[in-house]
Amino acid sequence: MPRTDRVMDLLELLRGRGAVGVGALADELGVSRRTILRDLATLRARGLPVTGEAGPGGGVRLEAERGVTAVHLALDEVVSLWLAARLSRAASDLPWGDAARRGLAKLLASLPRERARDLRALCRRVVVGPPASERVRGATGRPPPELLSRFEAAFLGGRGLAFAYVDAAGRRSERRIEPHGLLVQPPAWYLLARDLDRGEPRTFRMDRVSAPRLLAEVAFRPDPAVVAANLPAGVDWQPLGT
Amino acid sequence: MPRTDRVMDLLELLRGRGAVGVGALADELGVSRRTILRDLATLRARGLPVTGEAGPGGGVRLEAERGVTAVHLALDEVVSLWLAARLSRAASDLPWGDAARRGLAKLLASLPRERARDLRALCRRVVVGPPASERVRGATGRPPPELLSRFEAAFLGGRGLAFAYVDAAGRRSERRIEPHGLLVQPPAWYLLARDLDRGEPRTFRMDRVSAPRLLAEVAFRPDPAVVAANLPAGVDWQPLGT
DNA sequence: CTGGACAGTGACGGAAACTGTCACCATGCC
DNA sequence: GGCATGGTGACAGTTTCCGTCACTGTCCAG
Repeated sequence: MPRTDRVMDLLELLRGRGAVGVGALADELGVSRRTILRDLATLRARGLPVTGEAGPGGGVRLEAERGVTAVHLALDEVVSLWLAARLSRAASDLPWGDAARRGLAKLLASLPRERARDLRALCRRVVVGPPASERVRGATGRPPPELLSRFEAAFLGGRGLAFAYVDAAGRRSERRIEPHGLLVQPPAWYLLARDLDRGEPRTFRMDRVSAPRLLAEVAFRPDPAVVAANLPAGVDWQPLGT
Repeated sequence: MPRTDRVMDLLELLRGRGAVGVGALADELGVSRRTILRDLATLRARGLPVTGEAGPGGGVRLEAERGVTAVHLALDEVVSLWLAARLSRAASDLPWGDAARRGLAKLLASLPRERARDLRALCRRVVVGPPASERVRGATGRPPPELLSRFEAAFLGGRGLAFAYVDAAGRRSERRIEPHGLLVQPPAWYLLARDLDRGEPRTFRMDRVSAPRLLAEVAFRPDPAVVAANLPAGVDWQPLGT
């Protein structure tokens, strides 16, 4: 992970957490103790009130911050949490995951109304399948974040999306699509779409997509039927959203 | 200037300023236009709503941060979400649950400082076991909410707890305990405690507890050793909190 | 409908920053 | 004293980063 990302993650970890050991942070971020200390120095240099205490029970902490900073949740974070809650519910057949769902509901309720509405609209078009039985080759488990945010913008704005795609055989092609939904089948994410050039439903594995861009000139209305048409029959697919 | 600092500066510049030209940002930060574009890509990849408009009068801007500001989460909600994130991470061996974990970290970051501290202190005394192999008879999967909040108050305030208990054989008794921790073994939750009358560690299934009340006159210091003493040996128990 | 202003992308080689390791000091608690 | 923890300095190998350049796409004005 690039240093910049790590330092920003570190800041988020420190926010709202009390004293944490440098070693724990190092493990959590997958980097050496020394590096964490350097990162902390960077934050201090920016004027953030990071203090440390030596001795057993010590640790570093972020003192009270001036001002209120809003936390921005990305689409994949919401989807993953939601999914996690459901997984854990399924895992132990009883109403175990209910508390997790309640927590999420509160989370959604705390968002500004528009953002919550958007997220709900998105989640209604997210379909969750059973984890892939075979290991999906090369799937990383997280779709490229900027592709997700493009998808978000395209879906919510009702605009087309264009991107470069490399299929399973390694052939590169340029695609123009209407994005109608997402399929999450751990560890891979798929785009459920209508191919504008071929005029038929298509599924694209998100980690094979690159250079996505909005097609301002293409307008469409998201259609659940396209999502359904992209799903193979006979499998227990479930919609994520309510 | 190191990239990390520049990116954080850039974010601060974008906050509280409307549309700015990439060229202007480049001058301001003493770096090339291309580099600014890369930095913007980094911010987008973190899920920040950075948008750009082409044409004269265009520029990039940070959309109003539509984020979480404050949520009140109950202990079981946090525990469940945390657990869910971990489960889903374990379920599909690779970084799948990372997004969930990040989301959760942000969520915790949005909590008021004291509440977050308390929740962390509590989570450090929550132990997660493997799901019960046999169906636990009558366990509902969620402990009585008012018992949880009493537990919270008692643990954080270092006070004793009294309640009525019905054991597996159906015998009713009145108990006075020091609450030292929780054991979560889906679908059941257990109280890990020291029994004040018997003077030894005891485990109580939470759905068999009723009429809990604080014992203002009993003060104690939460002790990890009592938690450990309540766990059967040879099982893979894991602490929830870090 | 043309030119210009501006966002955004891809590629590449030299330069700079970053990282892990190791040794060591300081501090607080038992 | 012994131990756990935060904090610093130095160094070499490696990774990342950066400016440059060429190009595409979009929007607006004239």
